[in-house]
Amino acid sequence: MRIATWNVNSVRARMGVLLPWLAEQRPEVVCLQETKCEDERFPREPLEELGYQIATFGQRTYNGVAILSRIGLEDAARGFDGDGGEARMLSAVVGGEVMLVNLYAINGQAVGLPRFYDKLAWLGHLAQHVRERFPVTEKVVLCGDFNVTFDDRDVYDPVLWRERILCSTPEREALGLVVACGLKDALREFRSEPGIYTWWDFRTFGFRKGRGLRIDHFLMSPPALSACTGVEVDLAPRGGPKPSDHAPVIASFG
DNA sequence: ATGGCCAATTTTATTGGA
Repeated sequence: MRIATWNVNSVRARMGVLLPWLAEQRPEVVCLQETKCEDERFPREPLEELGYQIATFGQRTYNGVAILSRIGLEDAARGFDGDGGEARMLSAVVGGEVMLVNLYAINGQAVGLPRFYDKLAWLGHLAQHVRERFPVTEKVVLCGDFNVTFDDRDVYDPVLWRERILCSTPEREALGLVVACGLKDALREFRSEPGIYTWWDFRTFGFRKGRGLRIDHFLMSPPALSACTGVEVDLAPRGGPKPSDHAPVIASFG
């Protein structure tokens, strides 16, 4: 069983890339972020034709998350106390036992701006919600675009990015509050080397130059991690035509 | 050293992304 997470940067603009990728990879479960459309405008039909049940939590222009599942989709729940009402979190039970939380964290714009403090607060409220609703004695999987790097291994030029947005100490500490619920950065259970990235800037032709950041993550409870056999980034769609600026990340379970 | 692109809407500019 595999769960994929992918910030698609508009689901409607990305269907030409998303549909062939799903047909080829056939992940059982998919978490999408930045769908950027209201639920009524979500392109359900072509995804349902691939066998997916769908839960959406969208809004116009910005944000938006969706869960696709071919192995059952129950108890969908949107948002949490303190999230500011933005469409950035959708949870559900998939496969009858995995408590899945799909997240699109606030970007923050730049260290010190109002949105930066919104981001820190959002991550803090998320941690509180996870503590209240997702017992880590169960199989709990948080995934999505956290918009934070864990450490310098996740940054192509740590000196350039030192204390800048996505890499600052307060952001890493706020992400640490979520991890402290009893979760682990699953990719690092399997891979310790630097240079594994999930996002590359369009503006700097970052992908071509190998200049990326790892900001899309899987955080797992001990029972989920025990079943997990690997976490991989699929670079292929990032290098193809009409890419999102993020690559999909896939967690496999035995 | 700097800037570059992309998507949606407010659409031939602006905003936000990260």
